[in-house]
Amino acid sequence: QRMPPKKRTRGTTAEHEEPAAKLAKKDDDEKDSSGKGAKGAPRRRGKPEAGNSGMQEDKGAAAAPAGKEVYCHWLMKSEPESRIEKGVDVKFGIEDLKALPKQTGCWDGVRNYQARNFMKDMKVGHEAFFYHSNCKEPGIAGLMKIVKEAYVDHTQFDKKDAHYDPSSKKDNPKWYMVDVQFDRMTKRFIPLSELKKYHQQHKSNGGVLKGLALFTRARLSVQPLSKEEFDFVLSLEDKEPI
DNA sequence: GCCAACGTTGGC
DNA sequence: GCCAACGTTGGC
Repeated sequence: QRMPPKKRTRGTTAEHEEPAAKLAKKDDDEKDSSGKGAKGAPRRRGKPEAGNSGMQEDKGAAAAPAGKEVYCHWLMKSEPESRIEKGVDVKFGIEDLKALPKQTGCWDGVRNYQARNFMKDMKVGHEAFFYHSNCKEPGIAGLMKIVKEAYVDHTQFDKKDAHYDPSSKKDNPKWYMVDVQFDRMTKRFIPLSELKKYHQQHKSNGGVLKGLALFTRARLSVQPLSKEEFDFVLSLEDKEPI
């Protein structure tokens, strides 16, 4: 089941705000409600999902409205080891995704506005790293693809769910999820410790990973990578571990 | 299991 | 709107 719970917020909200990708900025967003609001939990989980397959596409969207950057690469965290939260085991590792029908699941349980907004920016076909967190060996285990764009996370209305959010109303849902499909394992597990070494190094020499969100926004469970960051990280699978 | 970092809550 | 207290994330 799921993961982090947390919840509570205040009331209402406005809604969907936009997706946004902000990035460099930080903040997040949401305008939701009144001011405060968000909760915080991130993470995810997955499960089969029913529908799907969607394909929506974006249309021209792309045009970058000046100002906001558009990302096509992501890193999503999930816990591969059992941990009971509100009576439910939140374990969901890459092997669990792989075991689902069509190797596809919904990334529910995200209860952080910024992470949610990043999910709303995701388009079908985008690639994401499956990151194992809060476990013996944290790091990137594999790759997955976005196969369905953001839609209402039903677990926010489920009292039995670890991420139930009593403040969210059916007619104005706060939380969204995407469907992801297992793509492949990385050729080798890329440990956080190794990424950290590159990050340190790059902070000194201006390398690609100097601003990697994994280190600059450590608690964000859904985070964007630039194409350069994504390619660099992926290239590590063909190199010797440092 | 500890605990630093940081996001959220809620009084004022 | 500020900010102290509190709760969560997630590495170690």
